[in-house]
Amino acid sequence: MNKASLPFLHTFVVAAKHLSFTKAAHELFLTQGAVSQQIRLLEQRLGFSLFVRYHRSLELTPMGARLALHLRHMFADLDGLIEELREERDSTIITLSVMPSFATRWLMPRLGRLQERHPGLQLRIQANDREVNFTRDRIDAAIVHSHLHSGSAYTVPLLVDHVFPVCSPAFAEQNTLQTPADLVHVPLINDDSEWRFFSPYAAWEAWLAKAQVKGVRPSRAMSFNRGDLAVQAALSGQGVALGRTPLVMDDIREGRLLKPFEQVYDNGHVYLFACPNEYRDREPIQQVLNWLQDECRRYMDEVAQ
Amino acid sequence: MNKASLPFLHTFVVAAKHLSFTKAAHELFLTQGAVSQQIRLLEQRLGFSLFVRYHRSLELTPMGARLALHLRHMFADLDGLIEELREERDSTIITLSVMPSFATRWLMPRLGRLQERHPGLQLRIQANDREVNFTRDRIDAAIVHSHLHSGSAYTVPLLVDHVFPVCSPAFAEQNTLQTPADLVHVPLINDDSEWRFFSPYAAWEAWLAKAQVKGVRPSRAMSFNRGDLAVQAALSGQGVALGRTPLVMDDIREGRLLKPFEQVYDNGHVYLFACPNEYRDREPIQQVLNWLQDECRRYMDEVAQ
DNA sequence: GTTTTTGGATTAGCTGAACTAATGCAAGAG
DNA sequence: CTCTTGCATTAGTTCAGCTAATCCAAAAAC
Repeated sequence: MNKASLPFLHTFVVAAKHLSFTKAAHELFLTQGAVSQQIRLLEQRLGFSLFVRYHRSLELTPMGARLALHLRHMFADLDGLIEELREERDSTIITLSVMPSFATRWLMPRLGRLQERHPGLQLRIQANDREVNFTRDRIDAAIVHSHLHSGSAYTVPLLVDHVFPVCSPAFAEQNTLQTPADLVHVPLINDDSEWRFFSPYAAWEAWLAKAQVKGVRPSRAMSFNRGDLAVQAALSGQGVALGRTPLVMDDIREGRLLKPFEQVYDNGHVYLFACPNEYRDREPIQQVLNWLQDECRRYMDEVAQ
Repeated sequence: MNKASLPFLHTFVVAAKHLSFTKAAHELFLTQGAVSQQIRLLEQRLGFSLFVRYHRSLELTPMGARLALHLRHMFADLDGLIEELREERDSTIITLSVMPSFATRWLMPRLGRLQERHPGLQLRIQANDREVNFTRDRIDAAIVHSHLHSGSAYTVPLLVDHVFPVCSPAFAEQNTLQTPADLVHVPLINDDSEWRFFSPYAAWEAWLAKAQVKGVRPSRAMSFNRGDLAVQAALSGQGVALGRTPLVMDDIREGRLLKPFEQVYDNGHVYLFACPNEYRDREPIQQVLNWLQDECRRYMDEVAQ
């Protein structure tokens, strides 16, 4: 169908509602003749008639009735979507997508200072491991690991991420942990959130390889599907976990966790802030980003010290 | 949203597909400037932007992407429906809705002569007891009982319908059936297709009342939910059924059924031919109607004789 | 580093699609 | 029988949306 006749379809819906061209014309601020002409042209273009004309009354043909019904829903849905999109534009709530472990162990403890700085800002944290997709999901911004698959977006690097074993002080006292080779004797705690199916123990395997430790079979480790749970297990003295800096730094500084070895490896992961290019200049987005950058700077200082 | 911008939405879908105004313009046989203007106006009217403009490339905003997806489906559905309606118009197949019992016992035996008269005519019989609704169902015409609830339609009376007991000759021999009062002693066969829930034995009750017979409890009858099954049961000697003229006349003439009593009551039912006003003049509809009227005339003669 | 190409933005001016206004017609109400 | 009502039709008008031409700036080509 010729898309030029689309407005006629709207006229048709109104005329079908009233079963009167005169009333439809009134509703649409047109003359009766205009409506009559539009319907005639529309019928011509569609190739079938929509109304049966009588003396001074109209009746829908079966085809006309079916089309009218379809169009009524179509227009309602369209109006609904547009309304929704407009509300979204006006919304002051920023939805930030974050990995769950990063959310609980790094973001949460720091959120207080964001509220202090911008009391009016409404931030909604959406913690999940799904691939970020700004088109599909109603997300305004995200913190992601390393790369973003979804099209082009505005990204800002926030942190780099180091990996090393951690355990509780109590656990360290009860077990000999002088060199990485001692890991043979102790329970390992694994986080398989990243390579769950392909190679669940990849994290430990990579670290042990870099530390040139042989003979440790990480597959005997207990395994969690979220990084924060693995840290939690280490905190409660269950064994040795592989910690990522941002997830364990606070606990190390407070003495609840310790690093038994010196070996620390950069695993190439970067935490990025990301948002659709278009949202880049929205004020609340800027506020969140600036705050995140300040927190990262503060955090880097703490790590360095 | 202003319905005047509807054609712009189509332009938008094409532009979103190509992520290029120039290519969209080419597809739509417009100039690049026209597309650019349409999108600008559309964004203005919607109140949010659809594309992020770069150097010489475009990107959809999250809102634009969602709108484009919705519109793509919307247009596809609309085109689909219109195509379907066009095919319907071109169709030479006439779908006739009939009550199942009338279809099997009256219409079927006579259809042969319709094919003889109009070998090219394609008739599809839709036998069901649903209320006829030309708008909702893909029906071109119908044979209905007495009245039509669905809006205005073109109707032509075909037959009137009389009601009286019938049984097989064998059954009549084995049972005394001189007056209606003798019905006390024999199995009754009931057809509850019309008043199933409210009053399943209404047909017998009404007939017995008109015949002024007392003391017969029709509720002991065996009951069928279709009129033709009740007749079938009578044919095979199961008992006495209440026959409607068009359903049993052929069998009576052939001697397979007989009327034990003289009492015949008009129950006010009329069989109507009905079709949407608009279809009234379509040639195949006319052919079917004319044939039906001829058959009815022939049938009336047979009944009278 | 300069030139060319490419693709979107913008503008003035044109044009025809769709509107109005006026009239005709025929059915049904009064 | 007359009046009212509501759709059809037509001639004439108007403005929404088009073209065409120009501008601009990034990126590709040289």
